[in-house]
Parts: sequence; structure tokens; C-alpha cells
Amino acid sequence: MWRDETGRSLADYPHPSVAVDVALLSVVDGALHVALHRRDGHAAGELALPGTFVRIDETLAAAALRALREHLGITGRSPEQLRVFDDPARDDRGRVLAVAHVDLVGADVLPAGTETAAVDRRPTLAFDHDAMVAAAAEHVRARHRREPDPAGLLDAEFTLAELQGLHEAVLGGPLPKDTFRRHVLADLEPTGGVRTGTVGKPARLYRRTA
Amino acid sequence: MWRDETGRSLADYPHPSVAVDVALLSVVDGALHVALHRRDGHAAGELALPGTFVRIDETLAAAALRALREHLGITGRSPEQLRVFDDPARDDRGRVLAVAHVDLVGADVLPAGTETAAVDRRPTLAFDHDAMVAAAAEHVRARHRREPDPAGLLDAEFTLAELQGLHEAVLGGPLPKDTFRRHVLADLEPTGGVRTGTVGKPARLYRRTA
DNA sequence: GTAATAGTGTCTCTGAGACACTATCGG
DNA sequence: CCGATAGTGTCTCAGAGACACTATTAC
Repeated sequence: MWRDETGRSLADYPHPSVAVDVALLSVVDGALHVALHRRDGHAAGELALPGTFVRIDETLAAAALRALREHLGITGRSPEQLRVFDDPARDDRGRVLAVAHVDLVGADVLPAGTETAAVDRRPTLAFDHDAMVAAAAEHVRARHRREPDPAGLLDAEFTLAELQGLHEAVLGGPLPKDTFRRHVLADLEPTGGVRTGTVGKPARLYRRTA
Repeated sequence: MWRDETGRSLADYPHPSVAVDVALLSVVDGALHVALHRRDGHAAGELALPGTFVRIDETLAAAALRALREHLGITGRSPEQLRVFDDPARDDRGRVLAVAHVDLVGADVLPAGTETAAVDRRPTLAFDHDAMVAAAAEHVRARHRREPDPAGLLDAEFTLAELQGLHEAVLGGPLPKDTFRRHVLADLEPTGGVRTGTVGKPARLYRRTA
């Protein structure tokens, strides 16, 4: 451990605490939702994103996963970093920098009873979590404009209609069928199979390339 | 100040230190350069980005500005946040999270003698500063693909050739004249003046709109 | 056959890029 | 006039979007 001239280590200097907050998004009832929890202790009952303080030997990703586990009972995802929120007044318990994260999971990953809110009609959240949700939704939507099912929410094989339904749910609006199909076909390969047992012409099955 | 059940404040818990590092980019000799400094004390002589630890009541932007002032003697810019670098082994003095920032300034802002390196042919830097410079260059280049002179490096009035020269320097390669002009004209308005005193047909002067 | 869904041919519009051309200065 | 730089007309190509059409199943 490094020491300065007076024998103090880095951690001995006063410095901000660091928290992670995770906007865990999911498609529920055909719309993009965010998972929330009610705070207890200080300011109990207020809706907030799952978050936690970063421990001294923990990566941000590890802290984000721990927040999901402790607050929502969810394991095994890989949150992406958005940015640091550093308004000095954002947390009245002290000086806290918050690194916002985003992840997108299937609705089946959320334990029964998990509280969620549609990102486009959400209640006011604690701290600056509203801005975090807005940034998270924009991040996920931008990726879904560029790439088919970037989070791998669909099964290994899926029809173009299923893919389009996912993208419409994430983006929050209808997409033109023909343009959408031509747009995503470049990143898909047909498996040769078809989806049977439904009404109408059977749909070809695809998987993502690369 | 908030206290837990045992009377400890947030800052009493062990937590990572937070640093800012700034990739200060500039156009020098027609190419994108990054300003560096030589570290002293521990690992003296190694080239690094200007950086500093974030004080407990300081915003990230304020810390970034302070790092530029203390290491390079530069004031008055507005660095943008890139992302947090959190490899546990990135700093052998202790657990340090680094928030990378980027800014782009005119070469005239750099004090005489400032050490710089072309971003595309740079020496190996300390810590993970190589990755920060790469991210910073990509960030600045992406903005210059979308928008004319986003950092306002040119004078209030400029010719299209001057603007194109700036973009070629930032992007690191030649641009087609006619396509470039049509691309940026949407965001410019002619001032009515012309640049005289040069060889050839006088060029019209423009300013950025909005 | 009909209803329903899957998939495509084609037209238009727009923007990027390439190329060559015209325009206007100093000398 | 010439050399040099500024600026434009136009062609082609590719992708987005709109529309209508064809294809293939269950019943």
C-alpha cells in the first residue's frame, strides 16, 4: 500500500462515496418497464432503482450485480455503465457519486411480485433516478435501432414477427413490417425451420449471425 | 449529516478513491494531439494524462478543470465525461476509480512547451490512459462527423475550406470537398462577407446557426 | 373456397459520393 | 491571358418508407 510523506494512505484522505444504481429494464405487457423497489429505513416507501455502495475491492459491475441480488433477488446479468451522476445535492446522506447502469432482461427473470413501472409513464423516483431511467431507456432504444435483439431476449430461433414485436415493445411504437424485415435480415440467417401450429402461413425461423 | 445506528457517517466506511483524468485534445500541425505531462514522485518521468483526486465537495467537472490547471496551467474549458475505468489493478497506490474526461481546445490555449503526442502515434502512457485517449479520440471524432466544429475552435466567421481543414485534422484523413460542403451547409449561415487577401477566388464567410 | 398471416416486387424520395464543370479572384 | 482556389450541376448508387401484390398455411 502506497503511503504519503506523513504515512497516510489514499483512503485516509476524505473522498466521496461511490454508489451504483441499476435501471433494470424489461418488456412487460408489450412495453418497456423498469424494475423498482421501495426504500426502507431513511425515506421509507419512496420508489427507487436498486443500488448500493461500491465496496473498496469491488468492480462497478460486481456492485451492480450485488444491488440486483440484494434488492430484487436477481442474479447473473451483465449491466452496462451509463455515466456518473455527481450533483453535490443528489443524496442528503453525504457526498455520493452514483454510477448509473442499465440492463435489459426477459420478464421471466423478474421474481413474481417485482414492482415495475412503464418507462414512459413512470412515477417520480428518489434521488436523480428519473434521469437515470431516461438515459437507460434511450441507451437501450438506440441499440435496438441498430441491431436485432441486442440483449438476446428471444430464444435461439425466432420468427421475424416475434423479433418485430420485441422491437416495437422496446421502442414504444409500431414499425413498418417490410422496412423492418429488410433492415434486420442483414444480421440474421435462416435456420431452415418454420414455426408451425399457428394460424396463417408458417413463419421462417432465424437466428442472429455472429 | 446522516449517521447509521452506530453513529458512523458514510465517509467512515472504507470506499474507493475517485480520480478524474482528462484527455485534452488539440489540433497541432494538422493532426489531433493529446496533451500529456510527466509524473513526478512515484513512477517519475512516466507520461500520463493530467488527473487528480476528486475532493469530497467537488463536482467531477470542477476536479477535471483543477487537474488541467495544476498540471498544464490551463483554465476555462468544459470537459465532458466519458466513462469510469474501474479495473482493480489500474493504480497500484490503492483502490482508485477514474472518471475519464475529454475536451478539445485550440492549440493557442496550450502554454508554450506543453508536451503533446499525436493520438494515432502516441507512446505508451501510465495506468490505463491509453484506453482513455482512444475513447476520447473516438468521442471527439464522432461529434465531428455529425456537426461542424462542435468545440468552436474556429473564429466566429470562417470559410468552408477552413472548416474542412479542421475536420480533416480531427478525423485524421482527407474529406471529399463537395460532399463535405453540402453536409455542413445545413448547419451554417453565410455572413455575407468574403475572405480577401488570398490567392484565387475569395471564399464566402459563414457562421454556425443555433 | 375464406381468413389470416408471411413474405416480396417495385416506386419514390433522399442523401452520399464521384466527376466534371463553371466562377472569380491576383497577377 | 494563366494559375489557383471557390463553388455547383448532375449522375449513380444505396437505403428508407409506402403500397400493393403474391404465397402458404388452417379451417
